[in-house]
Amino acid sequence: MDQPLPRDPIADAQRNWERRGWEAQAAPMAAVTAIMRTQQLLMLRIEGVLKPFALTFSRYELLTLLAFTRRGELPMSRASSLLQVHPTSVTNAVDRLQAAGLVDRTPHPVDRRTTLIRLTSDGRDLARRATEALNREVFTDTGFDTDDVDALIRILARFRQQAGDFAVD
Amino acid sequence: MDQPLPRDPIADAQRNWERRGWEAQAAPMAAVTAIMRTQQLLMLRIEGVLKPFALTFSRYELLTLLAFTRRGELPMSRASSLLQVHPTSVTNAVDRLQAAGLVDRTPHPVDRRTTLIRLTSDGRDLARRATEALNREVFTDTGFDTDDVDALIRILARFRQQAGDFAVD
DNA sequence: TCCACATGGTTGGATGTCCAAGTATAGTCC
DNA sequence: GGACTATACTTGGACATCCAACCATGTGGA
Repeated sequence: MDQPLPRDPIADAQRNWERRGWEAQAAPMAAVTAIMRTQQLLMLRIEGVLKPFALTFSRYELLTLLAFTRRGELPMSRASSLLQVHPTSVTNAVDRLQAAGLVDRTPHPVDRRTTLIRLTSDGRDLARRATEALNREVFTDTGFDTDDVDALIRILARFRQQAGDFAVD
Repeated sequence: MDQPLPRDPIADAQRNWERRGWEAQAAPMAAVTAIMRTQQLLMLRIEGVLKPFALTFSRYELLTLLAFTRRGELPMSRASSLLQVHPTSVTNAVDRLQAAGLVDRTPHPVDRRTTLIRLTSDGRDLARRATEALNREVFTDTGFDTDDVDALIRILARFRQQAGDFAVD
């Protein structure tokens, strides 16, 4: 699975699409497929760096989100909408982080429906160390040059906004 | 989970990164996070279109790969390397496609280790109809304009190649 | 005040992905 | 020819994601 192929399989697919008469859709299809594959490659790289910390990317994201809040706590529903994942994914992540002693569940002071996720000191410490590792081992050299990074941020922000991720900035 | 947020959470994260002293890593982090989120959005859109066909994207990819081969058949290992997924993922997909009558498993004529996946006529028909739906409902208007598509293809191809996905073209 | 509807979170189920390990078959080299 | 190594596929396990359904709590209007 990790031997390099002799040719770019996505470029091949694009040519196949064109040959079948989907000229107009071939390039968008290739771009979409490339995003899928790039995401997979980045995820593997990131999870490799996080493995020594016994964290997955989704748990890391939650931990870091908490670390960026003023009090180190957040309602589950708020975490769900900020991370843009299903509430059940948050439940799952919190279960595991809590088992590892990295977060607590606390009742909300006034709304009894709500559960607050609260960073423990171990959690805060691990978030800091994992972030240092990711910055050092992934984000310092992603493989995209400066212009690429700018282009990606711009293009993908517009796409996400148009897809309804967030309102006009 | 699907209400638009008032602001771009990735841009916020980028600002947080900068404020914590990771100026050089903030933009690459944002680009990587944006790729992750974009992949998720595209996947949801695609799976929505494939749902009426009782297909997932990974099964669709396998079906389409077979449809593009001369004889409509391929060793499992070859599918694994072309789709760039783990062999167990191919086993999983083939199990389900076979249960749905869309592919068969055939022994390889000379190498008895190898299993060939072979498209059935139902499988070929479904692949065609699913591709038409995706082209019509997703790839005709992805939300990326022509320049964006070109930029994505170029930037991501370079990244994938550098990551060892395929040899120099 | 009370009922209908909205919101917050969990449980159970289906899928996909990866890794580790195990079995079977091929190929290589002495 | 026989042992060693490589390749092909499967099984079992750990995770993450989504959806549907369910229970508890809040809110708002008649």
